[in-house]
Amino acid sequence: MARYNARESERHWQKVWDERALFVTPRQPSSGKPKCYVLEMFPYPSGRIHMGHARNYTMGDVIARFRRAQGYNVLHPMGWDAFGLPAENAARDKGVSPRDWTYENIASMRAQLKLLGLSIDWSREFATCDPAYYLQQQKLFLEFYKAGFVYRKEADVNWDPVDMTVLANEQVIDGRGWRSGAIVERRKLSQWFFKITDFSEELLAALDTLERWPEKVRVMQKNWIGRSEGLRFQFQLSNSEKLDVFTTRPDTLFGASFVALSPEHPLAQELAQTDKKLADFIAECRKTGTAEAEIEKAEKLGYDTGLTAVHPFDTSWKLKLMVANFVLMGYGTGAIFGCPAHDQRDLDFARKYGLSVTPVVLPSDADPKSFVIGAEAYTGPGKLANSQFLNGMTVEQAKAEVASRLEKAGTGERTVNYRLRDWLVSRQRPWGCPIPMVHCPTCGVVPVPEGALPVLLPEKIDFSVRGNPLDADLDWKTSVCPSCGEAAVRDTDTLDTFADSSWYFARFTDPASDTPVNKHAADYWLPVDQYIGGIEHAILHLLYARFFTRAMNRLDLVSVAEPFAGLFTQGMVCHETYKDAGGEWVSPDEVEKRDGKAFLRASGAEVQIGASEKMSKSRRNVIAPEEIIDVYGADTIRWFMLSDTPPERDIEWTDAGAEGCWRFVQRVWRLVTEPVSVRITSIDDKPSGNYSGPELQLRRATHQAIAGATDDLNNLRFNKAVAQIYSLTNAISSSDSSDGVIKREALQALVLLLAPMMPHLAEECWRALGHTTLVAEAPWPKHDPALVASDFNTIAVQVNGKLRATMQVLHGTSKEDIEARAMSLDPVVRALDGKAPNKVIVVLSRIVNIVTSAPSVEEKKP
RNA sequence: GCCCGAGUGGUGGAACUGGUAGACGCGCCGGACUCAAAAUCCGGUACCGCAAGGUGUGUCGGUUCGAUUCCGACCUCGGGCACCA
Repeated sequence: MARYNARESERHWQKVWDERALFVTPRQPSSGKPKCYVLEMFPYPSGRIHMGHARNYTMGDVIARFRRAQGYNVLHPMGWDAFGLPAENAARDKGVSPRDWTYENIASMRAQLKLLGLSIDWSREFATCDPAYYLQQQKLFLEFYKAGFVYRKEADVNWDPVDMTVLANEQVIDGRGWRSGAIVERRKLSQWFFKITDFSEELLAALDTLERWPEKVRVMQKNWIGRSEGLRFQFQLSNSEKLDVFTTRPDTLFGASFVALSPEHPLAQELAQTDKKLADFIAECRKTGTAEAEIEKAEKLGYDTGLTAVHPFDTSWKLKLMVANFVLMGYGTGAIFGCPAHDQRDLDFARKYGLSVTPVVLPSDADPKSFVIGAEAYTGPGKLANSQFLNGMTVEQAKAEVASRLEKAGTGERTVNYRLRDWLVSRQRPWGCPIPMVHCPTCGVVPVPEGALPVLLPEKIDFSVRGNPLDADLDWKTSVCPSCGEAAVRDTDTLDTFADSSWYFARFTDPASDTPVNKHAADYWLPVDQYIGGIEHAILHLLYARFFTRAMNRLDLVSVAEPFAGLFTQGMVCHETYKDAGGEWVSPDEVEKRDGKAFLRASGAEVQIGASEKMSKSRRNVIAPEEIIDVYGADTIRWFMLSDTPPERDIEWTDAGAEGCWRFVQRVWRLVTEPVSVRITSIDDKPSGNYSGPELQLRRATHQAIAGATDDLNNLRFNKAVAQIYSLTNAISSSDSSDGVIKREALQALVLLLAPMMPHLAEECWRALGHTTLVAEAPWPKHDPALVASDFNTIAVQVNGKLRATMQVLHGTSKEDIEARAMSLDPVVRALDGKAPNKVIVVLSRIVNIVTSAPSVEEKKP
C-alpha cells in the first residue's frame, strides 16, 4: 500500500474546498441554525508566517470546523493589521513604498496561510491599510467626535524618541516604548484622545460578565482600570486659595501632618513663578525618569512652600504645604494630605523632614499608651484613636463619618477614582489612518465633511525628511477649511494602529458595507463567540476593542456592548537554543543531535544546549512553518500544535515530536487502507442488534472516543482530544473483531473526529472508505450513551486506605454483595491478617475501603 | 512590596464534583521481520525490592475511612502591577 502523500493530497483537497466555496459564509445565513463566529487575532503582515501563527490559526480552524460539523452557521474570516512602523522602516531602509512592501507581504503570507488548509472565508478579507477600510474608520472617528468620545487637548505625553511619535500609557512599559524599547520622554503637546475614561465603570463592571475569558486577563484589566473609592475635599490655604485633595483614607485625617502638591500641580507652577528655589526643585523632579528602577531608588524629596493649609475639623491646626516629588499629577487631584503613621511613603517623607507621626488607627491588640510607629506605617484594620469624635470607631465607620461631615459642610464629596486615563491616539507617523481634521486659522479645528472622505494618504511618502513626512508634504498638508473656505492645513497625525484593530471584527460581518458597520449583519454575528490570540494583548488591544464596541453601542451602530464572548489566550511556541564555543547563537538547522548532545553539522564541534525559549530571530531558534509543511505536510504541523501541551501553555517544538506526528499520519492512513481479512463493508451498513466480545469492545472504544473528544473540543482541550483519538486508533488496530460493519463504524468515527484537526488526511481517508461526499461537510458523529457506560465497573479495594486489589463488579450489585466479595479477595485477607474490620466504606462503582481500626495517635506519627 | 498562576516519571502531560496517581504522546530497553538498514509489528518502562511488599504528585503540618485534589504555613519558578494617596 502506497504511503500517504501529504503534499499531493493537501494541494488536491485545498483546491476542492476552494472550488466548492465551502467556507464562504453566505450573506444571508440559513435560518434555523445557531451562529458561531470564530476569530483569531489578525496578523501584522511582517512578511512570513511563523510558528506562533501556525498554532493560533490551527486552534481557530479546529473550532471553526468542529462547529460547522455540529451544524452551526460559522463565520471564520481573515484580514491584515496592516498599518504600522515596520513598513516605514522597510521603506526607509530599502527605498520601497510602505504600501508596496505591505501588500507584497500580504500576498506571500496569504499563500503561506492557505498551505495550512484553514477553513477561512477569504471573500471577506481586507487590510486595514485599504482605503476602503480606513475611509470607514475616518467616518467612525467623526461619529465619535460628534458624540464627544474624541477630544483634543494639550497634555504631558509620552514621546518615543526612536519611533519619533507619542505613545498611549498602555504602550509604555517600564518607562520604555513598547516597540522601540527607548526610554520615553515627557513632552507637552496638543493631541487627540479617545475618552475611554467615560467608560471606566462599565468596562470594569462588565469584566464580571465575561465568563469565558481567562481569569488572568480579567484581573489584569481590572488592575489597569484601577478603581478606588474615596473622598475629595478642600483645604483652605493661607494665601486664601482652596486646594482639592483626594484620599482613600479619610479616617486618618486627624493623623495628618502635611499637605503635598505634585511638582506639576498648577499651584506649584504658579508659586514657582515667584520662588526661584521652588522652580529649581520642580526642574530637579522632572529629571527623574519614570522607569521602575529609578523610582525604586528615588528618594522622597520635598519643598516647603511656606504656605499652610487649615485642617478641615480644627481651624487652629495649620499643616505645612509642601511640594513633593512622589505625588503624581495624573492621579486624583495631584495633591494629597500626608498621614505618616498609616502610609509608608508619607512616613518616609515625614521622617526625612521631621514632621509629626501620630498613630490614629490602633490594631485591636495594641496598647493605646505604648503604641508607636517605627520604620513601618500601620495599614491594617483597627480602632480610631487621637481623633476627637472618631475615637473608638472602626476604619469603615470613621471613613463614613468624615465623608458625611465634609459633605454636609459642602467642602467634600465621595468620589471614585480610576487609574485608567484617556487613550492618546495621535501618532506622528505617515503609515497610518489619517485623522480627518483640518486646522483653520479662523475656525479652529474643523472635521472633514463625510462627503470629502476618505482623506487618502499621499501616493508617495518621502522618508528622507526629518520628522513626520506628512507634515513635510506641503501638497498633501495644504487644504481649505470646510467651514469658511479659506486656506487651512490638514491634521498630519495618523491614528494609533490599535484603533484599526479595535473594530475590525465588526467590519468582517459585512466588509463591503458603505457604513462602518452594517448593523443588521453585526447584530447577527456579534459577539465573537470564540476569540483566540496571545496574552500580550491582555490590556492593549482587548481593552481598546471593548471600549470601541461600547462606544459604537452608545451610537447604536451595534447592539452588543462586549465584542468577545469567549476569549482564549494561547501559549507561545518555543525551541531549544544553541550556542557555539564563541558564545554565538546557532540555528537548529546547523545542529545535529546525538545522545542528548548537540553538534555542529559542518564541523562536528559540540554546541551548548540552552533553555527552550520563544522562537525569535535574535536567538536564532526559529523553525519556519513552510519548511515543515514542505517535508511533512500541513496536517503534521497542525497535529503537533494540538498534541500533548495544553493550548494555553508554551509548547516546545522538537524534531522528534514532528516525526512522531508524521508517523501517526501514516498510521491512520495504513489503518484505513491496508488490506484486511475482514473487508469493511458498504457505506450504508450500520451496526444493528446486540454485540458482545471483541465487537462490543470496539464499539465501546469508538463511542467513548466520540463522547470524550467532543467534550474535550467543546472545552478547547485539544491535547486531550488528541489523546482520545490515539486511544481509538490503538483500539482499532488491536481489535480482534472480524465484523466489517463494526470496523467501518470505528474507522468512520476516527476519520470524523480527526477531520477538524487533520482535514486533508481526513478527506483522503473518507474517500478511501468509499464516500463521495466531503468529510468537511459531514455532520459530527454522535455517541450512543449506552455504549459509553459499561455494564461492569472496576472497583478498587483498599484496606486502611491502601490499595490491595481491584475487582470487576456488575452494574447494580448491592453494597452487601460488593463488601462480601471484597472481603474474600486474597490480598485483602492477607492484609487483614485476621483482624476484624471496624468499618467498611463502599462507594458504588468506585471503591471499597476496609478499615480495621481508627488509627491510633502512635500510628499517625511517622 | 502587592496580585495572579504553576510545581506530578527520563520528558510533554492525564486524573470528572476528594475515591485505582502516571491516560495518551515522545524517548528509552527488549524481541519479531530483514543479508543489513529504514519502515512496521509485539512486549516492557515511577522508584526500591528476586518476591511478598514498601515508597512516591515542591516542603512541613492539618481535616478525612481515603488528599495531586480541601485547609494552614513555607520554598521554588513563571506572569502581571508598582510612589495610584
